[in-house]
Amino acid sequence: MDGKYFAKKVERKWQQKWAKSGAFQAEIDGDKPKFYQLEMLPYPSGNLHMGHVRNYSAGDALAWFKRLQGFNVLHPIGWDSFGQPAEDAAVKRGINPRKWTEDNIEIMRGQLQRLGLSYDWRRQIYAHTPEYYKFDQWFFLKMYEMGLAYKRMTQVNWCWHDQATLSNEQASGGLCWRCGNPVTKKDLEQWFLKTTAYTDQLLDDMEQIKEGWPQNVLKRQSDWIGRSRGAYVDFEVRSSGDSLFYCPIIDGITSSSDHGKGRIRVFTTRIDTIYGANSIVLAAEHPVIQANLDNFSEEVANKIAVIRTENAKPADHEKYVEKDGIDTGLKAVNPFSDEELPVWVGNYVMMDYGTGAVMSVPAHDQRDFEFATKFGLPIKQVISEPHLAHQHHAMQVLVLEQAFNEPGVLVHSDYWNGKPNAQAKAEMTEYGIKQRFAESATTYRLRDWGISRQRYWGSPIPIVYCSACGVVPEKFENLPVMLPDEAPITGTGESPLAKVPEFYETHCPKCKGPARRETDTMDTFVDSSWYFFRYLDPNNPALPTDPETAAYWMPVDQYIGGDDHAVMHLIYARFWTKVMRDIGLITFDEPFKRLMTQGMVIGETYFDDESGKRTYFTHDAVSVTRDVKGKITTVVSADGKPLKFAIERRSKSKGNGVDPDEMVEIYGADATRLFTLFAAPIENELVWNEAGIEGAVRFLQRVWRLVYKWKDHIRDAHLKPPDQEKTGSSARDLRRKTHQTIKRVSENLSSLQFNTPVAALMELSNAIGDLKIEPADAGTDEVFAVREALTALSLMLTPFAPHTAEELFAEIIGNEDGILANDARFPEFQDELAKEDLIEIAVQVNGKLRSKVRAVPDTSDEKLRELAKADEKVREYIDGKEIVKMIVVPGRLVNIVIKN
RNA sequence: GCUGGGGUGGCGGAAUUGGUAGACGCCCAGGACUUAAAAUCCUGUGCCCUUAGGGGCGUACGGGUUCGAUUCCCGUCCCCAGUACCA
Repeated sequence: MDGKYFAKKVERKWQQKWAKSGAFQAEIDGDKPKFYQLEMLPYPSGNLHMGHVRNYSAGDALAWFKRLQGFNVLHPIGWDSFGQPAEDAAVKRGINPRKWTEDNIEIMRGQLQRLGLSYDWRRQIYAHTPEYYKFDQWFFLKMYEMGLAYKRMTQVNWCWHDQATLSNEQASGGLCWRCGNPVTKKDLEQWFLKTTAYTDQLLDDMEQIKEGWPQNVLKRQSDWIGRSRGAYVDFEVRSSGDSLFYCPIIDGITSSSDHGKGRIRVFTTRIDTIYGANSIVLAAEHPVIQANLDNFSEEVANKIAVIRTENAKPADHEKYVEKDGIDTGLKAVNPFSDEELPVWVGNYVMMDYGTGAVMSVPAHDQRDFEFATKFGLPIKQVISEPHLAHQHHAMQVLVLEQAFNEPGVLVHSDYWNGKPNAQAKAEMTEYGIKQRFAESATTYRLRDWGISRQRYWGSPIPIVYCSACGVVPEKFENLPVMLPDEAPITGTGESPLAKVPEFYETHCPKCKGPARRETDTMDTFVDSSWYFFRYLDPNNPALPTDPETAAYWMPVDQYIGGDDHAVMHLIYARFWTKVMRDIGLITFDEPFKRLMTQGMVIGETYFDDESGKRTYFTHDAVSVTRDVKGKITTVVSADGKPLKFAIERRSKSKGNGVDPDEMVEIYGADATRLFTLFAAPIENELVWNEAGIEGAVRFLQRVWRLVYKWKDHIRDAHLKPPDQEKTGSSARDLRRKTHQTIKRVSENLSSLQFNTPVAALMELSNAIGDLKIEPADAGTDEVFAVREALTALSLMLTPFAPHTAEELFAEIIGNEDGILANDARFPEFQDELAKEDLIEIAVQVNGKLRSKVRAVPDTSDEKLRELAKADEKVREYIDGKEIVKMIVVPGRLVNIVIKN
């Protein structure tokens, strides 16, 4: 290569060299510590976007860093290649989903390769291949055996017009995304995986990973799982008057009777407030309500019908729903007070949480308060601030303006009066259990995972329905249940596989009689729940992964991905790992030791006002004005036209993405990667600004020129470090900067910071550039210092700009085998060399900076005091004043406190 | 509403977790080189006052603790994210 930096040339050269030597292929090596670096695998949508580039650049930086530190690094990549967009393409453009998917993979693999990411390409996995989905099915059968996979009726979003089930996203706002008609609910038989069997483990095992995971992800997961401890309390129910009512068995615990008596079970976390209950409120879907519809008055029945209809509409998150309900006429008895309470139906009680029945305590629950206020129901306070308790008992009316949720003592609660409510909670639960009308209970928000999809492009669920034997799991030896090459995909109605007789017509694995296959496929989140195990052993025909191999590589040391997967994918993957442990494949609980979530890459998109055409302009092409807060107020195009503008998220679904290929073409892969890491902390959102990337290019060019300037003079690897370096010599100064930089870069990378080490490298290169010596005139000390600095710089640059780093390193040492083949290591700093010879000590007077003095490190406090007091500028402030005290912070500052 | 995270120059962002605020980069301005441009290099760049030396003010806002606060405490305002009648 010559003295001018041609990114493309360098990048192509090293990509070829790496591929040829298999530089990043990893195998088990007991002599080295292992490091498993993982990034979330891409969905093959067709094009890489900048979010991918950011994610993979960060992962690659860590992979290189660890490699250079002597770790045996596994860094794989694969394809999450099942999913709906492939079917959409089939519907819209008549392309076969497999062809569409595989073409996309080809394109995106090329893009990844041009970025020069250091993957072990041999380990690629493809979710849509039988070799992979065979083990989706294998796991399903295992879970079926373990009782973790089951089938039941459930409600799904349903569009009558399109005859299609819709995901929650597709039904947002209560309207079908395709035809705009209102969405209803429909009952459908679906397969579920019992994630709820692991609720406590999913919560409690967070303890094991809390050091390495972002706080907010852990929090979101625990909110999502939503453990809530309380009690079930059974209320005896009667019909008023003569009419009978029916009380069916609920969850096997409520007694049934057609003689006007039964029990309704409520769930409460506040049993201590039970004396304040004014009613029992049931969900409209509650079995007791549904069983008695004929017994209610027309008015009640109508209201229930209205509430049910309203509930069936998907919720609009923004809208506050007015409380509504009606008294059913049924009565329930408070087991503590024997008070008879009305039974209402309320629109704010959800059937799918708790028992679908609540005891309404308006004084201590805001929702109950609103309900009671609206319908004029009594509000009785039973928890009081301790100092007001006597007033409550003196029957003074203390009017509440809202529910009282603070801790306090019980009032108007018979025997329990005066007890602190936390204590009462425990004792009252205990009492209820003894009296057999209560039970300790823990409820969860987390539901079982519905995995059935009425889609073609997914793993077939390996189940057979036989008229003689019923539901029969496919045999392990018959796996995989192959997805047929073609199916009529319409995007509507039931599964396309239900229209392929060659697929569904089969024989019962048990009795060999004619039978029908399950025609639903699995949710694609199944594929991504265990793919990181498959990388370890991608060709194993018998098992998803080999237990010994997994024991070596797992758990993943560092996982990186978008925080949009904080809940779904990361809970499923944790669940799957626990199931694998219970199957006996592995022995640990958690798959990902450390997790880092990177922020979105967003772009600023400006609309051409006249044509209305959505066009992306860079900052160079438009002029942008911002208000004080930094928000864009106006955007004017280069020819002076005001434009409509909007800031949009860069994503695959919108046509405004910055094209990584274009960036690589113009600036090179190294500059693109370096800049995505330098521009902002990895966890922040990044607004893509093209002007900034020029800085990254300039930096790489500067380093390049420095190496070419010096390389012929610093080739001698046997130079000895100067033993006694003169303080203040340029060689000493440069060595200090080099070692300080090594320290900073290593520390920053270890704590997953990418922007600050790049800044440190820029400083080091500036320091080398600032040397006033020409190479020909340099003494041996200087030559040594420059050689050390440039070698360290090129090695430390490897994680951010590997191609350039390889080339420069090769130039410095005079051999082209590459950094890894030369067994080069990330430089290590020497404390002694990083130390300053003279440090600047700030001198403050009454906390205000007045001067600075220089001193050698470890100067005694006494000496520093004297230096500070002797300083001319300081004396202007302290002469003639009484010094009250002096504070010395070693190595930092002296503060002189004077009396004014 | 609740929960979590934030608010630092024109912009992205640094700051050893109480110790010299603004590293590094972008933008911008001036200069050198050049016939010219590009590239490169140099200088300046928080705000205000000052001819200069220098001074004052500054980390959303108002208080507090401290010799000293971007950092800790109290209150207010604003932004972002998650979530939603969770009993």
